[in-house]
Amino acid sequence: MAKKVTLKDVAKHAGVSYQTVSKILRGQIQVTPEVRARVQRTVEELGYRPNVTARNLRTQASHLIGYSWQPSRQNFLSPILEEFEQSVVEAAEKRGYHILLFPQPEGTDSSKTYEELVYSGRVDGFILSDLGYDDRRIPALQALNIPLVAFGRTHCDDCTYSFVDVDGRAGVRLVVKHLLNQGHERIAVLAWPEESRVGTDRLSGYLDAMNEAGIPVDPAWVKRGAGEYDYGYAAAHELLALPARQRPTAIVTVFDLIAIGAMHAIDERGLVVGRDIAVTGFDDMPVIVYLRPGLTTLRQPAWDVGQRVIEILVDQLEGNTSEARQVLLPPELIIRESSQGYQPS
Amino acid sequence: MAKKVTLKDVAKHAGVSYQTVSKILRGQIQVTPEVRARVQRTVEELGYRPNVTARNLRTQASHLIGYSWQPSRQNFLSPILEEFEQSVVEAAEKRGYHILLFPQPEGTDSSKTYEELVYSGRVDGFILSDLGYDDRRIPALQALNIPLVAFGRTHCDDCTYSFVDVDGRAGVRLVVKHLLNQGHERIAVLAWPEESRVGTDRLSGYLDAMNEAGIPVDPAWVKRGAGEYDYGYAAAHELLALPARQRPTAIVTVFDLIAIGAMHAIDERGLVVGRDIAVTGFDDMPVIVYLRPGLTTLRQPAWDVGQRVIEILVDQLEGNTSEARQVLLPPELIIRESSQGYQPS
DNA sequence: ACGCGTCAGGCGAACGTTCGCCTAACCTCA
DNA sequence: TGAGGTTAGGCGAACGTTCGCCTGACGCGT
Repeated sequence: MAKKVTLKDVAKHAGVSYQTVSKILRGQIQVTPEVRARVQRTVEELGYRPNVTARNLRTQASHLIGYSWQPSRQNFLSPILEEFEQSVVEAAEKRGYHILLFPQPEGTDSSKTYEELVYSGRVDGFILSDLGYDDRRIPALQALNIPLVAFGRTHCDDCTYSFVDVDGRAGVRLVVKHLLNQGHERIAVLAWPEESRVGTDRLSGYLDAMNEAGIPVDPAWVKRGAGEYDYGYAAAHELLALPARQRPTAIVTVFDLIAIGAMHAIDERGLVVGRDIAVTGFDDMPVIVYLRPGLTTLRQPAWDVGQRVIEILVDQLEGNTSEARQVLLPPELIIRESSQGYQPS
Repeated sequence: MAKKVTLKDVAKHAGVSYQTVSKILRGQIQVTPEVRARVQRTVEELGYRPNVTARNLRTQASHLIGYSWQPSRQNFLSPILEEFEQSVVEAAEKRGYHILLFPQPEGTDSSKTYEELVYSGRVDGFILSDLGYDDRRIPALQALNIPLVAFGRTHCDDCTYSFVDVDGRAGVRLVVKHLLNQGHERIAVLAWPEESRVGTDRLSGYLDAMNEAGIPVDPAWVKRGAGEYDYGYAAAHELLALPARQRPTAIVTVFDLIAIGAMHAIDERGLVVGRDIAVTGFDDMPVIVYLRPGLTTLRQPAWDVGQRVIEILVDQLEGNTSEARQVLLPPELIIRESSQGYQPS
């Protein structure tokens, strides 16, 4: 906090003009080795650090990226966002950017605030996560011509903005094939309502796999409902109440918490998860490691997503490219006990 | 992103000098109502937004606060940090600040980076969390005279820096009293090694409560070890292997994950958590809601901590006060099934 | 009618950079 | 030897604010 050392101080000590110091430090100019060495030494001695605010003012860029996410609806439990956040920060730092937190509480329409943050020069661009089915932030920001990259996508056939998303369809297809390999045939799925882009996407992976295997899907096996734990719990009870021949031997869910609800329901019926009925989740929430039995699930490549998001956004900011880029990353199948040891009875 | 509107633009349209516009907008000057109205109208029409970079340069402050935390050692599972983070962001926003993410990966000694961030004018001050037993960041930052407030504290008898912490001792004391009320007498505790300030603090709450109740503590009941789930699992097995008269009927732990490990161990021995042996945790990690049986634990007032941290830091930054302030907040006892229904046999 | 206080608003400077243009010296080659 | 190119480094300006001082006009009391 001692008084700051500026370019002028360095210049005075080194006997050159301060603009020259600036250029030397950024390698924008050729000077004699002696001068360069003298300047560099002076910089070290005085402990000079460029003032980023002044630089930003001059270059009209803040080198700051706003990260907007929805504070998790209930009790602060966001599956994979923490890993994503860290990845983003790390990647941004490598490219000379920092991340500014900018939560977007559920109801509020703060496109006003976005505009303000960009116009006022606070941030250069935005990262959005937790996209809604038809997120209004996207068109709002696009209209203002504000650079953005999303983690996830809205419901759009050909989106005109950049995003990185996880291929839920491919993921669920993978896990269903895994269940088929274990000998399951009556496989149910617990998905989200049709308004949920994510849920619909994942559900179609289930349908793909069943189709490919040539197994007709009993409509009773396909459930759609809103919620997480409670929904899974209730829906599983319904499935288990089906007549024996119709009752599924495996339940695929589109989210780990739904799976946990289902597991508890199965448990209550005196059945053993894994042996009697397989259950699978989605997300590989950190905590499910501590579940018994372990839950087979699909791990989101949150780290990779973060890296790609920054790559795309920074490229865009620095003008290397401007057209929208879309990336789909495959999740990884993690097999645990909940989908193993099936004994057909 | 259209070309930015500046003070000068507004001034030109309103027919006053740009400095006057600045002063009017900040209420630093008295003008005739007409002029004020004219200026305000022009601001709206043109959509003027003050450029924060320029303001920051002039005022020598960034209005940015760096938030430094340790990326969670394993698989991205940080109990309460998300709530804290949100609270901090919200509180900061209210006071005109934003939060810059600045993770501090485990091994790295980045006090160099801290210095740089402050010297370069990137941030005005720091929030630190995840303090180590004898965190070197504290003295380093203090030596540089960089404003900081910590969430948690290091091992210091009278710390000279500001912090907000949760009173683990009072919390554990509370939960032990609760167990005593349930009729338990042989109560064990799973704590962390002596190097852990947090662990030691919480352990002393246990000792307090036992002392107050006049119950002699069998040394076999007090375990200290490093780790989380695995440690709890192993330590619980050891406790359960004690001779019947000595074997505890309740296990207090200093962390939810330790408790989960212990619950699994109890389960494996064919005992029922709650009825046969009580177990308690600490933190109220969001996910334990989905545990069966529910885990009695102590909820950290992470939200309040965040609010206080910002309050203290901003006061400090704005010079209202400079001496170190220390705040200790009590955790809240959350009673669930794991500590109820005890049947003395 | 004159001096003085008050008030509205102007003006220059500064914050610490970066950028582009300029210049003087030196080098090169015919 | 002199024209033209190259090179090291200087210099003024600008980015968009905020701050402190200044000024001119008006009102008021004597």
